[in-house]
Amino acid sequence: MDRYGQRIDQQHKKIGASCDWSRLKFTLDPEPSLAVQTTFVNLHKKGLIYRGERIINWCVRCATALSDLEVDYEDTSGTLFYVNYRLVNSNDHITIATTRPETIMGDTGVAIHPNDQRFNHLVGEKVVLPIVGRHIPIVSDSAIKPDFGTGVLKVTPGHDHTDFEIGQRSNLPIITVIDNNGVMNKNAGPFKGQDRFKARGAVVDNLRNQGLLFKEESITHAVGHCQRCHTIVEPLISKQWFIKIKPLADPARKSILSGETRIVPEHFSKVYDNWMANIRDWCISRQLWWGHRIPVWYCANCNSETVSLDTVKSCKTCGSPNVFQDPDVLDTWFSSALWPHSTLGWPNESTDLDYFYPTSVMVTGYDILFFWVARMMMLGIENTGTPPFHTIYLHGLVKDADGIKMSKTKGNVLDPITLIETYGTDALRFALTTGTGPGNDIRLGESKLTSARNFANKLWNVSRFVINNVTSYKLDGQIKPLDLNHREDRWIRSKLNKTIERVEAYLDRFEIGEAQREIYEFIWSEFCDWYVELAKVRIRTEGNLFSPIPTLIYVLEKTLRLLHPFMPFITEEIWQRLTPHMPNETSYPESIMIANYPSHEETESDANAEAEIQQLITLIRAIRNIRAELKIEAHRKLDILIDPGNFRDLLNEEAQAIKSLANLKNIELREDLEKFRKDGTLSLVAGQIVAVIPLGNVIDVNAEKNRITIEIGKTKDQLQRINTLLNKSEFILKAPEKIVDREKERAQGLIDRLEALNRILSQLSQ
RNA sequence: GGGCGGUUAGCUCAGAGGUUAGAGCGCCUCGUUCACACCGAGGAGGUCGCAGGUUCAAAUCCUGCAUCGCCCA
Repeated sequence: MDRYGQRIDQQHKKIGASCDWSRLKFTLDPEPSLAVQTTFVNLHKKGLIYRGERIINWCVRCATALSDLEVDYEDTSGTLFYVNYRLVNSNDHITIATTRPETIMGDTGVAIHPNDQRFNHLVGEKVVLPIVGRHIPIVSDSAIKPDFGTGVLKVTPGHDHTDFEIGQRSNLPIITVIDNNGVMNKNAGPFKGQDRFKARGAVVDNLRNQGLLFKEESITHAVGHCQRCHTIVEPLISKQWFIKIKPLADPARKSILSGETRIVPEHFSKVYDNWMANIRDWCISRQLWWGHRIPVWYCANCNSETVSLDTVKSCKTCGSPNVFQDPDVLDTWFSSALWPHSTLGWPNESTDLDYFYPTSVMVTGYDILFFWVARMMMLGIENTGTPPFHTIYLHGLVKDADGIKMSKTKGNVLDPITLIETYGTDALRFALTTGTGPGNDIRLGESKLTSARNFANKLWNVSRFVINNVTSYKLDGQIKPLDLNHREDRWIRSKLNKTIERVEAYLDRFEIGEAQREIYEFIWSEFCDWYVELAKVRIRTEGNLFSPIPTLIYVLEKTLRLLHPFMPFITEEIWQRLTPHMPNETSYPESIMIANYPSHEETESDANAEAEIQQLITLIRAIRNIRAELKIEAHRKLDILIDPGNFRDLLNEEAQAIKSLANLKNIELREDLEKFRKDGTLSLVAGQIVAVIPLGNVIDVNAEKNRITIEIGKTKDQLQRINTLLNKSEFILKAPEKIVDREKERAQGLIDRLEALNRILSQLSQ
């Protein structure tokens, strides 16, 4: 056990779980053990733990009781046998249907639904039980489904949960015919000593020979299997310890209903409530060799029992030293249920308990909701008066690339350690949180892992670029991060600020995948693709007054902190190399783990810079697009004539950037573009900027007129769609002002564009 | 039988009343420019499962149906 425990700890460490390892606890350590014993004794004192003969799920292979949750129901094909039971007081008979004829010898009644017109006149009569000849009563019970089989159920309280309950209601005796090993016992008469499944065939043969077998029918029904060994579970009467669950479940249920504790995603609240409302008493004793011993001692002399926190040396009733402890152990979920408070020192008073309890967010897979979360809620409230956490975050299960649940038998298990060795921890973590919302399963496959690894590689390389530039320009310690006069710098800081704002919002809602995607997009599509490319131009320009380097490191440093929870190792590694170069007046903690998480600040936002750079990007893209469309060779640099309109400063100051990123030789700003529209030139409208590109004989006037006409058509279509909307009085009247304004703005943009395109067309036609 | 989800691009999934519905992978064209080919530039690809309804406006809300999956009995 220790070995498995350590292996799990190692996996946690390897995947970067940020835990306080000094508080590592094991369930059998003295403190959690004391909590277990104390809880048992307290609940017993309150009458909420009792020992009783009840029907339980028994695994004949593991030789232990199982809780309802440890039984997996699987649809299995079987046979429904129809058997005639003779009535005692007439020559007539009644036909029952059963999938388990081997339990006939344990029948103590026959039941029908009280409203079933066909049979309810027979209630109170008796039938003769085949094989053993016992006379058993016909009772009525509303648990019977009239449309299943014949509508008549044989009642075997000793080997079926429903039958047990029917038996309790009608006071039927209990007869056990199968023993703990799954073998028929002496009550099974002629079948004694046979295995339960062999006996089934033998019983059927016997009935057939007597002419009592009316018919057989194939059926698919749910059969319970032992979760750990897959053996078919045998419901058996057994003396076990139980928790009377209702008094614990009610407050735990209320806590979710009232919103005191919140489940994310919300729809699991209904699942939880449904389960809590229908919960049955919890069988907590197990006949296993490992676990917390039940703190109860029996006296061999007077048979009395002593429940005690301390080891009992003599019987409290008769004083006899001849006492022995209950040999059973407790269900492991019993001690797990106490985890949030037992690990903090409960039942003793402790500063840890005061400080950390109740805890905040419970993070686990939705398959653990009943096993663990529900039980932590019940026993947390019972022992401390307070639910153990305010939020339960349920994530999905990791499936393989085909969406199949991983299992050893299917051989589709991906070992995290192997994946870490192949792709790296950060890539694995990133892949696991890519593209998934709370509670949704995640498919883990090669493509996701590869793309995560590529992202890590991208980040590593861009960081290398930034750090190399800082060192080669000998800027260490001299950088003043507030020296931000360049619009590119203001732009990227504004974009980063927006990213942070969105990440904050997503994380508040536990939308981890979405938060991650925002950061990914910022780093790759904004920082790398545009800011760094623009920065390169400035770095290479001699005597540039405004170096981008302070902003490069400022933005990278902040972005690393933003990304750190998702990719802890690579961000730490880069951060350690970056921070020594930061401005002297700033100071950072020794690890990014304990550095502040970024939060958005209104002062970082710059709408003007955003609009200007957006226009710049639109222009560069339009030029690149034309180049690709016309298949202009990569090395051929073009010239461009631009009508600057309101963007003269932008175009002047960014001329070098435009040339570099759009692969241009010369940019000329002039307002008389119409003079240049002729054979061999191409016009474009990019945002609010109009330009002309001379291309020589690649293109003629007709082709160009054609191209512009198509553009006009597209623009008109879009404009028309918006105009229909704006012309509807109901829209203007009922839609929010913000939406109406936005549509008007869009329409104006399209009108401007249309006007520009029309002017170009008419000039081409002159 | 009861309950809860899913159905959106070739694949895996985001989007949960308001621009022309997005991303990753895959696909097509081009690229050996000094962070990165684990890369860069450009592009193709969707009547948002079906049918009704509510609304100025629906992938998004409501009802029904189909279909796949999960949980509980």
